[in-house]
Order: sequence, then structure tokens, then C-alpha cells
Amino acid sequence: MKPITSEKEFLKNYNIHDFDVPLTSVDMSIFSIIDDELQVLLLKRNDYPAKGKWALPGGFIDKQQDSNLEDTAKRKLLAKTGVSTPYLEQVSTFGSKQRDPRGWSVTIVYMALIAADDIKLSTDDSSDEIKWQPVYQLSNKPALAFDHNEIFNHCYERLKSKVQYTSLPVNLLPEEFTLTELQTTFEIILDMPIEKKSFRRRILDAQILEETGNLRTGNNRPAKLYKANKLGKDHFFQRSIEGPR
Amino acid sequence: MKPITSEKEFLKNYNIHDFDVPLTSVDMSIFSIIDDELQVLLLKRNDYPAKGKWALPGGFIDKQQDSNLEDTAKRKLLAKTGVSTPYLEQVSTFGSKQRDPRGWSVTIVYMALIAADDIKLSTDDSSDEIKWQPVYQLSNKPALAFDHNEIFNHCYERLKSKVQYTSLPVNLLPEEFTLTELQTTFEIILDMPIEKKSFRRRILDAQILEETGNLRTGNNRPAKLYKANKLGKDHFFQRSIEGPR
DNA sequence: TCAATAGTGTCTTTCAGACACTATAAA
DNA sequence: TTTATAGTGTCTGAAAGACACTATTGA
Repeated sequence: MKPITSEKEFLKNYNIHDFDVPLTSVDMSIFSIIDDELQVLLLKRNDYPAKGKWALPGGFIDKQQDSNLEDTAKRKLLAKTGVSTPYLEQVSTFGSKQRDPRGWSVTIVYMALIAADDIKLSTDDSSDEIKWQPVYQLSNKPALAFDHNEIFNHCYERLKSKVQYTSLPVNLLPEEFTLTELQTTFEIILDMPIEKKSFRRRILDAQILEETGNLRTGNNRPAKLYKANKLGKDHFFQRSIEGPR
Repeated sequence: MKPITSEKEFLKNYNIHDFDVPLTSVDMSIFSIIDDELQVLLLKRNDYPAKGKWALPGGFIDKQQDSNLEDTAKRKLLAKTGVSTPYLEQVSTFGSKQRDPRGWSVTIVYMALIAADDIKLSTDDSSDEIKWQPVYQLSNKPALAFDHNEIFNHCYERLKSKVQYTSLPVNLLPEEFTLTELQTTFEIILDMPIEKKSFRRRILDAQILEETGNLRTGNNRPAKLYKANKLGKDHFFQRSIEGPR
């Protein structure tokens, strides 16, 4: 074999199957607030390995369809929930010899935040059951497929941590919402009461919301409706919410 | 072909080469403070693709040697720098069709912080040149191999961001150091002066350091030497350093 | 008018920035 | 005694928590 002297020539002779690469997939924790609870989407696996076990949604990269990792995550999310423009954040990548019985494997993990009213659940042939699971029932109890309990916990910790110093929860609400609804969303995720005045001052001073001019009415004083502006979906505060003293 | 009815049978018939998986690697930004500058380690590529270009250290997962992703990163770091117990943090994963001319590829990116006095640089056959590059010369200027400029920038942003609310810089110093040396390290990374009293109050109140009892002497008042305790390597503050008003 | 929720005024607390001050070494 | 750097005292300011207060609706 003669020596290679150009990049073009190198690539002509290159074959990925000469290399012993790990299996690579994308998995995700899809969060939503349903029945005033933070819930995560689970699928029951229809095939081996881990057949019959509940798992986080995910799957393999489609080298034709997907032009990058986020495409893979978005494609899976759309297939299961019908949501096409989620808040999507890469959380971490898990890779080891033992995490999948098929051998050395790597999974790139995303979390998605979606508003409950956008969701139309559907399954495909990789699973016939799909459900929302309250996160407090998942933190310790039932064993998900592979290392998905660990993966989920990592996502949940990331979410709780970022809710302390960002405005992420606006992504879990419909387009229009009241300040009380937003506060409740924060409180559900942090599992902690927040002082009303502090919360409103913090959010309003950050100028990440704008009034829509509409009101939410009920059997009491109507509340102003707001929507997130550009910044609102991703604002970082200088200080964390501290909680009760 | 008869249907598969057990996990064991499934795994017997499973062959990873039936699947079209992407090429997977690990890359890293190794930071150190050298000559009072934040610098990052670069290697000149000895082989195609991108032969002759400077690149971040990295390489493929060795499915025999490495039992997880961190092992791969640690193995590469040890080979180049001789450092075996770094501060090592997974930053992000880049994956796309175009980022490598060999086709769809994924790289898991780590950043490492190491103390200058621990380092013994060495190359292997994948490169014959290795160097420290000041980060301010890298942020915009010279084109690294593949998407390594983008990868580096991501690491650098992560580092600067975490230095505002953690004690990470202790990992860039030798075991013993003065408060002024620690402050200088923060200032170099943030590229911003920090008020002395605020800094010392913040660090000391967090109880992440302990006095070693030794003193750093010179042509002036000797300074107390400190070392990080368990918390010191990874402490998170409730509030960020804000900088001059 | 009452119940319920929206929304505000204002005090305290915490921790960062500013900056002038004192302390201790070598030359 | 001077110069250089280590280290402190104490004021101001920004933003969070506490909590009592007022506002506005339907029943």
C-alpha cells in the first residue's frame, strides 16, 4: 500500500467500519406540568433489550435524516408528543461499557420543556404504551430500563438547579399566563414556597415579560395576563431564589 | 428466521456492525495558568484528516481499555501532560454530519484544569508538536482543525461563567497558595479586577480553605498560605462576583 | 358585605463593591 | 524610614425575604 499524501486520498480509503466504535443514541427527559404536578414522559419498550420496561424516549441517530444531534432529539420529541418548538437543552452524555447489554454505548441526553396544552401523545412501533409520570414518584422508586433512572435524576437536578437562577419555567406554560401561574410553576418544580412580593419584583424588574392586555377572570379580582418576550425564555438572574429564611 | 423470545437470545443475534453508527470521539480543553496567562494545550496533527493543523487533544474511545467516557478523557490527559488527578468536567457534546470530513461524527467534550507545576508535556505518534496557547490569542484568530475553535470557545465560556459563582480556580493552583495568588487567578480568567476585601470575605466566609500554617515570604509582609478543603475544589456561591460598579 | 385572589408599601437581612486604613516584612 | 505587599474596618448599595396592607372582582 502506497503512502497517503492528500486529505482527499485519505478520505477515499477511509471506512468507518474498520473502527470499533460504540453504539450511539440520544435520550431525553420531556417535562411538563400536568394536574399541577411536574411530570416526565415514559415509554414502555416493545423490543429487546429491556423489553417491557419503562424508559425515557430516545433512539438512534438517523445519519440521513438528522444533520446534527439536536435534529435527532427534535425528531423523537415530535414523533411522541406532536410538539415541534420546545425548549430543548443538552444536559449530559453518558457512555460506558456496561450501561447497555449490547456493549460499549454512548447516549447524548437532552431535556425538553413543553406546555401541556400543546401535547398530542402518540406511539410508534418501538412502543405501544406511553404515559406521564409524576417526578416525585420516580426519584427513588421504580427501575427504568438501562441506566435511565440515573439519567432522569441528572435531568431533574439540572432543571431544579436552573429554575433557581433562570426564567425557564415560562417554557412550561401556554403563551399567556398570570404571574401567580408562573409563581406556582416555580414552586412546583422547586417544591418550596416562594414569597409573592419577592417573586413579582424579581420577574417584573427583569423585563422579560410583557402584558398582553388581556385578563384572566374568575370569582375574584382579575389577573393581568403576560407573555414572555425574547429574553423571557432564557433569562439568567444574577442571584438565586433563596427560599424561606 | 424464528422470532426472538428472550433477551439472551436477542443479544446473541445482535451485531453492532449491522447499524450505521456515527464516529465517536472525546476531545478536551486543558487549561492552565502559565506565565500569568490562561493557556490551553494544543497538538499539531500528524495524520489526515486536517494533517498539520493545530487541534485540541482527544481521540477515540478504546473499548477495551476505557470503561467509561471519563476514562478516555483521563487517559488522553495523562498521555499528554502526565497529570493523573485533574479537575475534569464534561462540557458538551458536538455531533453533526459535517463537522468531520469522514462523515457523521460525535465528540464528547471535557475541560480539565491543572496546576502548572504538575505538568510534564509529552507527545505520542499522533502528533510531534505540542504547545500552550494563551486563550486571548485563540478566541478569534487562528483556525484549529475541524470545529475545534467552536468547541474551545464553548469550554472557555463555561470556564468564565463558572468562575463567577464557584471556587474552580483553586484547581489551577499548586497545593499551597496565598489569597492574593488565588485572587489573581480569578482576575486572569475573568479578565477583570476584583475588589480585594470583597474577594477575601467571600472566600473566607465560605470556609472552603484552611490555613496550612506556612507563610509565603518575600521583600514585604509574609502572606498566609492556604489549601483547599474537600468543598474548596467545587464550592458554589449563592451570588456571582459582580465586578467594578 | 364577604370571600377569594391580585397586587403593593416598606422594613429587615444578606452580601457585594468602595476605599481608606493599619500591619509587617526587607532593604 | 521607606517601599511593598498583606490584611482590616466600615460605609454604601442592590436585591432577596417577611409581612401587613390595599384593590377588585363575583356571589
